[in-house]
Amino acid sequence: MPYSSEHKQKSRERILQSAYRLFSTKGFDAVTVDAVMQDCSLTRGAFYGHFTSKSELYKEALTFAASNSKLAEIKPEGLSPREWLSVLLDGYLSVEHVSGERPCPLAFLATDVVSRDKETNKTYARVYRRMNQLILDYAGRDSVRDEQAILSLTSMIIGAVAVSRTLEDKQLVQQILSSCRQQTRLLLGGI
Amino acid sequence: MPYSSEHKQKSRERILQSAYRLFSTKGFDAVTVDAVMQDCSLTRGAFYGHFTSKSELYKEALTFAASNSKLAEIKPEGLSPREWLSVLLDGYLSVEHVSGERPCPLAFLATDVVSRDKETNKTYARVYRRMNQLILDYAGRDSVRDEQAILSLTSMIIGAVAVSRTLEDKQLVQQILSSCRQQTRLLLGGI
DNA sequence: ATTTAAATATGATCTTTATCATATATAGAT
DNA sequence: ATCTATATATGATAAAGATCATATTTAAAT
Repeated sequence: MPYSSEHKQKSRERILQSAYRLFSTKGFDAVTVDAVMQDCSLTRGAFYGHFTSKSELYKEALTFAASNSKLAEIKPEGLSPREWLSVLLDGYLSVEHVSGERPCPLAFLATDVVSRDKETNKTYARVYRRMNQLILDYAGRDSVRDEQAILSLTSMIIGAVAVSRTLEDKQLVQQILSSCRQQTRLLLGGI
Repeated sequence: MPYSSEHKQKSRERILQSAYRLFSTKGFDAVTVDAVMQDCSLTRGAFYGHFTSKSELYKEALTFAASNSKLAEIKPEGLSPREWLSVLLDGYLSVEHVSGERPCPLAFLATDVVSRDKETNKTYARVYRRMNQLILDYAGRDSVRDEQAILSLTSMIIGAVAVSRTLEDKQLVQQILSSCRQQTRLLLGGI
């Protein structure tokens, strides 16, 4: 067997990483297979050894991003779930997140996802539900009532990030994020 | 002069109408010039008599949608600004809006807009600011504090509509919208 | 009725890009 | 060292779609 056994796996991850970064910045169509492969220093030929099509790549990149997002990555350390949730929300509602290279896929692919295939849609929905569940868990409640309240919270933070991403005015972005940080506290206070 | 004087103007509006409907449903790239023209029973040749390019069409459609949106269209009648705002928000956060053919461009083009040209970006930002201002006016306040609070409100409703659009699960969509309707009330209560 | 400029339609062209077919490089196993 | 399956690269194909060049239709003005 040629190449070390992890080689292909590593390539695959590099492709996914590049793909997500590019997709989330430019959207599906504006990103070519060539561009993705060049971004991770491979060539288009190799691509089809990893994925059967660009569409499949998109789905995989979405899933990949979800499991490697900031939200999923950082782990609580000596913090109560509530405190941890606080940290999490502030991170989500930060300039770094908004203008970073690995933004939340929920915020960045929303429009794009509508038009794509059922599979992609389902993936998106799965990621969305997971996010709500995660926050609900941290908030430490699970009544139907609280579950409902969380939905408006996630709408807010996803909306904030999505809109902020489009705006050039950095000051305005700061204001949006700051406003949402405050609001999330008020909202969680009622839960 | 051939054709009635309003003819071209009417064609132009038909094109914009079709364009917006299609763009907001499928995104920029998934919509071809041909498709837009067929949608309004014209042919691609005629297109370039109205717009210089597909990109220009996109910008114009965005502006067009903003000035013809539900939000801008309906006028208060015997209602106080506050009551009116209530009606407005409920309309925005309704299934009809989410699954309708003329959804808010802020929610539906967010991802798409990032990658497009500066002009489009500016148009989007203008529409966004106008929306915030409008709500602030109806809310009847204009302190910096309130202005900030509104930003989280609009984030929430835009996010809710954008996400809802992607979800197949109608019940979940209902819950999201309902949750946000409640939250907007709480939020406005504090203003 | 004719004329005519504006509006629309039709048939290329030309570029972009996904995907495929084929060739080459890689490094474990012998 | 050589062999070989796997991974990657290169060049080709083909389809889609934006834009253009040219033809045709329209209805106001004479």
